[in-house]
Amino acid sequence: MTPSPAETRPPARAATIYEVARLAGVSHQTVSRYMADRSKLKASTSEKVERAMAELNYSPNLTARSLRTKAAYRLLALVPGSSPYFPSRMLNGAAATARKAGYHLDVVALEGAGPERTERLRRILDGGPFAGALSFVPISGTDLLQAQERIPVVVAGEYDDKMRGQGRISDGSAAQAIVEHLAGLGHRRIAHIAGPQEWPAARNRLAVYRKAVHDAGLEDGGVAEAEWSAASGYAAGQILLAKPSFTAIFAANDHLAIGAIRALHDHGLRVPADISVVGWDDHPESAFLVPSLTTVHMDLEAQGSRAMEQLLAALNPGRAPAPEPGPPGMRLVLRESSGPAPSPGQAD
Amino acid sequence: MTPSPAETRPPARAATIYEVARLAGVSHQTVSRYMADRSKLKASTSEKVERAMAELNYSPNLTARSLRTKAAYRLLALVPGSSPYFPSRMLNGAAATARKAGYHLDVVALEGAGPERTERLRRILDGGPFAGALSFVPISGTDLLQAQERIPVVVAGEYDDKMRGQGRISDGSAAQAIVEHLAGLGHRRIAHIAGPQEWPAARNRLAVYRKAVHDAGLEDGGVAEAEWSAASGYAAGQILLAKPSFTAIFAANDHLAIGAIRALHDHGLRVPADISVVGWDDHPESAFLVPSLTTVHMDLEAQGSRAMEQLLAALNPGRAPAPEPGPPGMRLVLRESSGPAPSPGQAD
DNA sequence: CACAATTATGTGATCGATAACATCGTGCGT
DNA sequence: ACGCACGATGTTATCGATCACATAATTGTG
Repeated sequence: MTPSPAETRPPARAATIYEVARLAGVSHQTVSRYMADRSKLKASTSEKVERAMAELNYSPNLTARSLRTKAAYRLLALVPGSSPYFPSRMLNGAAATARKAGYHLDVVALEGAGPERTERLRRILDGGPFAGALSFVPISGTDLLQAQERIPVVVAGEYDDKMRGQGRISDGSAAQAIVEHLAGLGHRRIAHIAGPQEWPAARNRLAVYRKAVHDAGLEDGGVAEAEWSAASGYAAGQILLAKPSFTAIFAANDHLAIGAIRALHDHGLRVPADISVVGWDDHPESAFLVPSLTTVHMDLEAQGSRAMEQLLAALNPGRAPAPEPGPPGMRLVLRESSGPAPSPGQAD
Repeated sequence: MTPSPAETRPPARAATIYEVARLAGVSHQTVSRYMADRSKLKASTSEKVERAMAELNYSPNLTARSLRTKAAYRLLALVPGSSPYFPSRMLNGAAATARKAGYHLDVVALEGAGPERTERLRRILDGGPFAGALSFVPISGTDLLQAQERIPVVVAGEYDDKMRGQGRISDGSAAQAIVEHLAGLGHRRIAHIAGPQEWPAARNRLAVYRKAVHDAGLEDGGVAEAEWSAASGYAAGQILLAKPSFTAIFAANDHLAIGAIRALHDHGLRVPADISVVGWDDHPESAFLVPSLTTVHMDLEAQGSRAMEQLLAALNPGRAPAPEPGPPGMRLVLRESSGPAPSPGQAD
């Protein structure tokens, strides 16, 4: 992909509110009022303004408005800089909700670690003004406090400190469904490849897995922690296979599951005949792998939208969050990679 | 991922240049000069200003600056709204280059088609001011012209109109390497699953594939066009398999290749024993599939950075583009999915 | 020492849109 | 007929940082 030289024609100078006012034969304040609430204008005045704006292809200078009103029209979404891909649909959901509330959503990657990360975050915020920020990446406590001195920040996926009465621990509940599904297939030991524990999603999946295993009276299948990648899933699979006492693996996301399947393959193990594998995320291509992957489907757009609703609620304490859109937006999708536990003779 | 309620402490009011000036005991213009070029200040004055700024944790209000200078400090990157993943690494490359040039890069998804897409683009641009835009998605001619009436726009991946002397048709050349690799393995008919042809990347890969097949004197293996997804690759694989006259498939990206491998599997065909498959993009998980995928590795960060250099060159006609960072950033990575063509008896 | 040039700093205006305050016209009630 | 209230519109000030012009201080030269 070699980009083309742009046509370097100088852009047209944007029309100002004074030019619209002159053309319409009204004051600039009337034009401003038209934009704010046209019902407050006489119909004839309103038409004159509308025509002048159309003729000049006028759009308001939002920085000027922002400066005067001290209200920012942009929201910030922070995404991981280090992972190769981030699900667009989650961002699309967040962006659509932001747009409905009248905001523009700007997506910026937050990279680095330690002081470098702190500085990077500061510089991102300097590029404001932002009305608020929605972070899809973990933010350390001190970074979060510093950011919140400037603007409201919501870290998607974090729970409030009380952890109680949260009927909506939706993120973990599907891990229970996984454990129950595998137990129903006869699996007594289920290993877990967990994501990096600074991520709430990884922590919550691990916590619910542990509880579900305990509640179902299953034996310890082992846990290995990994980064969010197939390579890391492969390495974790190798670690787990050093003690192959499990007949199923629950991987914290689909990429981890891909890596685990590869590790099993390299050990001459068949999926799911010898060991079942379950992922999370239901990437579009997961249905087409060989074997196709049993996984947790998330309505990513709804998740993104819900996260944005929380930020909007924080921006406007009087604003009622939009009603929950229905079911939790997660379901276990059964495919080829999970099947009955092998009989004891076959496991050896 | 249920987001947490934000701590709703009201953000501190940002310090203004007048407050810094008063604290430092100088005029506001001296503070401005300090920021513009501190060498023009006496050392003692410079120190006073620096101390006051640090004490007040001052950062300039960029919208006020932008309004006065009429120079935008933000660049826009347009990414696809419809594809499942957000191309983080390419954007990281672009963002780092933008940052070095003193710009903030805001990433926005461009969705929709036809008039809806045009309107969406207009609204995105209304959220400016942007100094320029770098698009990683196709933009129709009229949309592009309209955007360029406002700001310089570079569409990554498009070639200039002359298409000549472009020694750097780097995007297509790897398709030649693929065809040569497969021909070297004895494949006489190589099918191609092409991406959507409004994308320059898809067009270019198809064009170079055709030329390379012709130059190598190979027979027609068939072409099927698809969207950028595994599902679409699966469907295209089915179409190609209605006339199974090929022994290899070159898929325009890795997701297409995954779908194709699945289609072959469902037809009882083995990869690569019966049919070889080659992808493009080298997603990190591609090395861990079963079979691991032969694919084209692209240095996505370098590609993004190069695209941004082109936009910066368009913004500043006197600016020399940064030197090319070395090799083209693409190479064919051989893995398990490609192998020798089956002997004629085995192909049936 | 005086004058001119240069360096350093200060005062006021400006950018585009909205907030704040002012003015005009009309309709209604007494 | 007159006064008051309300709707509609206009004039002026403001937001924060830089531009433009003005003033003060210092340095160099004859």
